[in-house]
Amino acid sequence: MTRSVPDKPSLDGIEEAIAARWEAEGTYRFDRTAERGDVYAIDTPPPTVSGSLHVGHVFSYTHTDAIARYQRMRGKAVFYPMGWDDNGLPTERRVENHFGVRCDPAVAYDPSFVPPEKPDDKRKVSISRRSFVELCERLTVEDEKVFEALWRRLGLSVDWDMTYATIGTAARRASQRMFLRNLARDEAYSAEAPTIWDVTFQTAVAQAELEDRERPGAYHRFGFARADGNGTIEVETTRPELLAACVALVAHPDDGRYRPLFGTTVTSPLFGVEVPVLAHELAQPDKGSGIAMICTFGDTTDVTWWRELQLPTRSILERNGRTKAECPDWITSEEGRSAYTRLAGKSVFQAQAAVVELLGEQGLLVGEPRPITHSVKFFEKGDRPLEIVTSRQWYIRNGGRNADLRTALQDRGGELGWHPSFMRHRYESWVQGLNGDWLISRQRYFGIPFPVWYPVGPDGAVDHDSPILPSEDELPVDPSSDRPAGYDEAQRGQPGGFTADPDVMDTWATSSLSPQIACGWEDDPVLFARTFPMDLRPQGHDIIRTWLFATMVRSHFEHGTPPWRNAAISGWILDPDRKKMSKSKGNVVTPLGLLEEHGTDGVRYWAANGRPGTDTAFDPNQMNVGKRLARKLLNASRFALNLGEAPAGAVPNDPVDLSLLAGLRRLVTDATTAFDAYDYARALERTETFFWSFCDDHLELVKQRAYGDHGDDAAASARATMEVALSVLQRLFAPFLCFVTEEVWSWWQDGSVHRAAWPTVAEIPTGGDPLVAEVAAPALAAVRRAKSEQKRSLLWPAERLVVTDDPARLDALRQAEGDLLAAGSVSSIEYVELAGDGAATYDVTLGAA
RNA sequence: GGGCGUAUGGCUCAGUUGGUUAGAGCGCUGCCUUCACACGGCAGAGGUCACAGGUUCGAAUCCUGUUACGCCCACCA
Repeated sequence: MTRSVPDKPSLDGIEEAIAARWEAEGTYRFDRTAERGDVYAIDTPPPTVSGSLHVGHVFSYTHTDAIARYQRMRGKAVFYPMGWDDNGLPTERRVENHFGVRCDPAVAYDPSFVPPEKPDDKRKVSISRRSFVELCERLTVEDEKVFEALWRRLGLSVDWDMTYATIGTAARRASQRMFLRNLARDEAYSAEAPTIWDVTFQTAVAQAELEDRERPGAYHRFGFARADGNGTIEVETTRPELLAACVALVAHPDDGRYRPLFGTTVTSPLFGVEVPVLAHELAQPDKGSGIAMICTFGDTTDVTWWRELQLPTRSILERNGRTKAECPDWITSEEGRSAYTRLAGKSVFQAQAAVVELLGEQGLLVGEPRPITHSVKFFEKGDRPLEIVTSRQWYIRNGGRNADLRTALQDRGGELGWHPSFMRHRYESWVQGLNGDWLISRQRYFGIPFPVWYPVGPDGAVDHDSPILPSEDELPVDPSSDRPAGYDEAQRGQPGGFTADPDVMDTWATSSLSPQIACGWEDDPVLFARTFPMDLRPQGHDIIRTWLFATMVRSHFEHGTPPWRNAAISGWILDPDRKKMSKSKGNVVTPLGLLEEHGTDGVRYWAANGRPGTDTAFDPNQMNVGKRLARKLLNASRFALNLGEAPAGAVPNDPVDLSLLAGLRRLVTDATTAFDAYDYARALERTETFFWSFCDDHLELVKQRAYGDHGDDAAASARATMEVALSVLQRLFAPFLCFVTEEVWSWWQDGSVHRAAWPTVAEIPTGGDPLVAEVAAPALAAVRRAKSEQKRSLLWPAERLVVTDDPARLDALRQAEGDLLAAGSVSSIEYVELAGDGAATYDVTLGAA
């Protein structure tokens, strides 16, 4: 092909034109005819579209893209789809705020509904579930366009014909189908049980979504009256508001203070409820007064005690986080029922104040409440402490209640290649610490509904034990609008009829099927056979316990294999204070602004320097370094290509040229080895180091010869060498600097560099001695130093260069003599053998003025 | 309480099975308009490799312990 090098090449605005070319030419289209062995399949994380993309996304998605580009150049058909995680709570919240609405399932559907012109946060409009879901769908479509535009700007080499949404039809069908299969195999079940509950969102949440937060609290000390009349047993509690829900006191079996009382009863203050004193290993003698007040339920330990000691359930908290308006029937005394009216219908906070006040009034509080700071469980997306309520929920078994399954899932983790390998520990400690099955139902609206109906008995009672299920070919279904086979719509909610399961699946219950959704499980058997199990799951370490583990669980049950062969775990972006960057800290920079300011290649360079699994500092400076590197590649390519093509058949034969190529061979081996080990950062670093030396040392050394100053043969060797080196370097940089490499490649090669073959040592001439380049560089530097120290231009002539070095190095240097003299404007060179050990020395005599 | 990771010049980081005077970039200082690049080039200064022991001819690298920071898991009356 004829060369076409621009006179004044520039990086400005190259992204748009090149991205358009990729799209037009289908550069990243997946080849569906490729067999499994030739496919590299990536389970791309579907970003939450209701959020905004931040620097962290740019960071980790660039890592994946570099790997995708490497595999593509290695000849793989890269299966690199993009998903949008649009279902679930984050979208609901965004829709509520964006439109000023609130979903109320009791409101009838109004087809003519139009959202308010200006959302009023204080007065949200209550709308039907269907209208609400329609608004969710409308907004996510817009969000997804914005996301795709940014991903394209970042140069992600995904096949944009292969996108999926976690609320989309394929995802709904896959989620429901997998659920039905889990149910059929008894891997899923529903149960009425104590459930961790968020009172703000009024939904159950899963263990994996909990986080601890330090909160102020206080120990309140008060006594329970002993049955034998001998005074009281004092407890200390941070949750006095739950006194009315007390079902027992528990102490350690070996605790001598309480041992005589085990099996007796005590009576609660204020409410006069008689509860047993029991023994349990979990009780800690050194905590509080050494005896715990068990309520249903104050925390998860209460649940353990309640279950293992078979205690009754006495719940006083409603699902909205308020105490029951009516006095519970287990409080029978007049004083107790009267006391309860003081806290009835109050929030937890108000109820606590009321109980403390009551205790104070009656002089029952021992001492003052003692302030402490303790960690409290929160829903990771919530801002009020979690409560525990009893409710019917769907679960998927995950080993939390079965040691064999837990072991099996832990072993599955061992089958994965973890990059970096230490991330395996995160997985293992999570699996080992599981203490319950995976709660997948959510009492929300914008999610995938459970494909389940229940018969309603003649008495109007719902029979949860005999669910009515659709067949797989009916999926997806919405049980709230579709009816089960054999029933009329008129029978919905009627005695003798049916009713829909009202819940939706948690978003992880869908995103845990991303391999199945993306690979066309059951819907496209050919594609599935060619892509599953996938090669790579890239993701952040913060969601190993959720996304990674959940995906493993689903694949283990259905396919008996891990869903992928490798997991590449990326680190976080830290702001300059070494804190995790997050929106709430107000330190997030918009990705588009960065791409515009530093160029996509500059930003990608910074990202690709973040080693796998390592947290990386946000550093615009590095982005500028990347931009400089891109610009250097542009200019060096221009220089080398403008020298003119090497004549046909020209081969490198100059020792300096061959020496460079020897180094290049080593580089190709290093970069390839690094990429195969998922260490893209090392591949980049090695390539970059070599490239700068190529520019600063090699190009400077051979420049005169390449111009033809030493004859045509010598020039041909120089030019042929540059062509090899340039071709290899452009390809080695392609996974990282995807735009500038495409630009410079287009000046002299056909097709996209991203479809070119990854360089191999086989294409690089052999026979060079690396030592030649190694000794030439410091000799040239010595000449430059002399000129710099004497404040002369580098063009200033040097009369004489005396090199003292050992014989082998002198021999190597002699082979570079011609280039060295020309590059340094040196008239003569003397070689002196070094006597004994020591470092080489260079003595430079500059010419007179 | 258990576990994982990190600690190298002002800053961000390399340092692959232990091997000669510890590297790079940024920043800083000085010089050079040089015919690919001044959105550049050349050069310079700058480090007790967190600390204490140990193994070894030799340790930033291996072992033991300590400290600091970050994170994961468990516990939280």
